[in-house]
Amino acid sequence: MTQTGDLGPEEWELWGAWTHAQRLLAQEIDTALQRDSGISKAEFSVLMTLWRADAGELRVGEIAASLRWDKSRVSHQLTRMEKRGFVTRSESGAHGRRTGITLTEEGRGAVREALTGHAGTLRRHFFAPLTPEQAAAIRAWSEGTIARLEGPGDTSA
Amino acid sequence: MTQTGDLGPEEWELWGAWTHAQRLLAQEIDTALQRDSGISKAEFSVLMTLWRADAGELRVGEIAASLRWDKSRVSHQLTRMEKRGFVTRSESGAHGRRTGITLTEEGRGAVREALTGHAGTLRRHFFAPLTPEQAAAIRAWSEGTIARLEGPGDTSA
DNA sequence: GCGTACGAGTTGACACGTCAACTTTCGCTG
DNA sequence: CAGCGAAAGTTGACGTGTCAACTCGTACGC
Repeated sequence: MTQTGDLGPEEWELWGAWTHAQRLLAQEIDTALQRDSGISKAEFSVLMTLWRADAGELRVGEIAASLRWDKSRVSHQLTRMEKRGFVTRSESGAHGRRTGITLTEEGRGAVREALTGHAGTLRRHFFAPLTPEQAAAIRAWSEGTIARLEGPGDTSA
Repeated sequence: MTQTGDLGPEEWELWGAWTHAQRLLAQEIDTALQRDSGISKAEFSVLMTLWRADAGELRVGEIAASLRWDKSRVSHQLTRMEKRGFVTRSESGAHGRRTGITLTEEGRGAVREALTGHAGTLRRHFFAPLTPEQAAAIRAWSEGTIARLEGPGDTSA
């Protein structure tokens, strides 16, 4: 393994700028969502997932797979959102186990409320300033990164 | 404000891929750092900052400015790192207030230990797979994003 | 000198995310 | 059918990050 080690100053700078930009953007988007719709990015993601899959209910594992989140992360998030009244864990399995996640009315309202505004925020802060070449580069980089880091563990994709 | 709202499926997909890729990369890097050197990204950042500024000690505000972190975040991080024995808050101010953050021997050791490995990880997972065009695009995007989101609030840069 | 306002730093509460340990359920095999 | 092992889900502990409230010291005006 010929790991070259040491990075040049330019590289450290690029790395720093990149991570800084990511953080700023993520924060801007989260703040806007919180301000406009009173929910967080994480909540939005879960709400959207349940919203799209209008089979009415999903299981934890399905949400996790769809968002590519950890099972445990989903469970914790659902606990918080259940407390907020956005979702319910209903009986759906055979016996007594509570599987089956459903949106409450409040949850449905929250997604509807948030969708347009959030899409607008993304457009304004992410898509609009993106030149076509940048978009292409980012797409290529994202796909490559995903393939590289996730491919080995998940050959299905 | 003509906020266009709704994004097309391609856009949602790009957004999803991008955030997913980011998360995977960040996690990979953090895991590697943890495994190889026993410290986290956050710890590494603070250690590096103190390491570079070998005036021997920095103040919370200086670390915050250098990393572009929140003051409070730095303080919490320092509390954790003080507990781990990496830094000390020494008396440096005039009277009794503890300002002045210093690396302990252990802290110095940890940076030295981590530096090469971390640089190697970044090269392997970030720089190596990056084509020149992608690097250029990412640099441009990062700088633009920072200017757009931070510029208005901080005209100094 | 006295008070007051400001800046620096800390702290507590809380949301988020990861890991490891645990429980429960279900499928499979004998 | 009994048992066993994998899959699904939950939970607790902890590190991380943000926000708001607080403490303290210092500088300034009187």
